[in-house]
Amino acid sequence: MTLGGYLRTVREEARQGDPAFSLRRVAQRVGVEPAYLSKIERGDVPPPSEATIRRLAEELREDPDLLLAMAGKVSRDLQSIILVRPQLFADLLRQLRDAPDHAILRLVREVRDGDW
Amino acid sequence: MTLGGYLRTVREEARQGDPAFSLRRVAQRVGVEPAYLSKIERGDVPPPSEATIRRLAEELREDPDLLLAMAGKVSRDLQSIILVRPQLFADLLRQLRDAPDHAILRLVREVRDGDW
DNA sequence: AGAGGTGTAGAGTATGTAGTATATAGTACA
DNA sequence: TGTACTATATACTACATACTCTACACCTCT
Repeated sequence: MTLGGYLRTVREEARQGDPAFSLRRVAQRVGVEPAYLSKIERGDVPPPSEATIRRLAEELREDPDLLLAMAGKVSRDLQSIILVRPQLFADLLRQLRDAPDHAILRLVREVRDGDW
Repeated sequence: MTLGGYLRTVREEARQGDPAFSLRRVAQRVGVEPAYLSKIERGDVPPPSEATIRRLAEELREDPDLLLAMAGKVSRDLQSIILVRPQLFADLLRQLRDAPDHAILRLVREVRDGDW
């Protein structure tokens, strides 16, 4: 799924119950020109900036990390985490590249209940 | 440490034993203009592209992930890994932000000897 | 002294990013 | 029928990124 197509379906869906989710009104709340949002939704332009994607996510109650991923971007805050210990996290991520979802999920839990 | 300063000290050091590590000759092997490398080393310009940093790392036998981090960049291949499962990795990284080094290292080992 | 090496200053350029502005065209409805 | 909304096409702009090109000044060896 592309970011644009996804945004359009989500917005159109929200619009069924609330006319405040027209392209123009969402664009206004998000702080961009309607013409620009139109192009984003149709994939007529490359994905917008991280900041704009975040505002769209908030407006449409979607997960920012997911929308950013559709745009091919990794959240800047995640990057900061990596940048503090680049080699350590590089190793970890490369190890986990082919791991199954449940293995990663297990790690998340393990760390949450961490006993280091 | 800034990327530029680090590159300069590493290169100057290498040069003690080998005149092939003059700024001009390294620049030529790396494929950039000497003037540009000079500016990089003195921090006169923002850090170069990921590709150029990688070639510098190879030329100077340094860890690309470390040099990229000094440049404030996360390797594109690590980003791709995250982008496949953005929410899962977002959770994991945020959990690990304040974890001590040895905890992460333990995870790396644990996953390497993985028994999922 | 001049030939070949060193690094650096200053200006210029090509491409990409992230949008705005304006005009146009369709639809609903009172 | 007009006005009020809807979306979209086209053109343009500002700024950042990632460099190159040319010229210069210094050192040092023969």
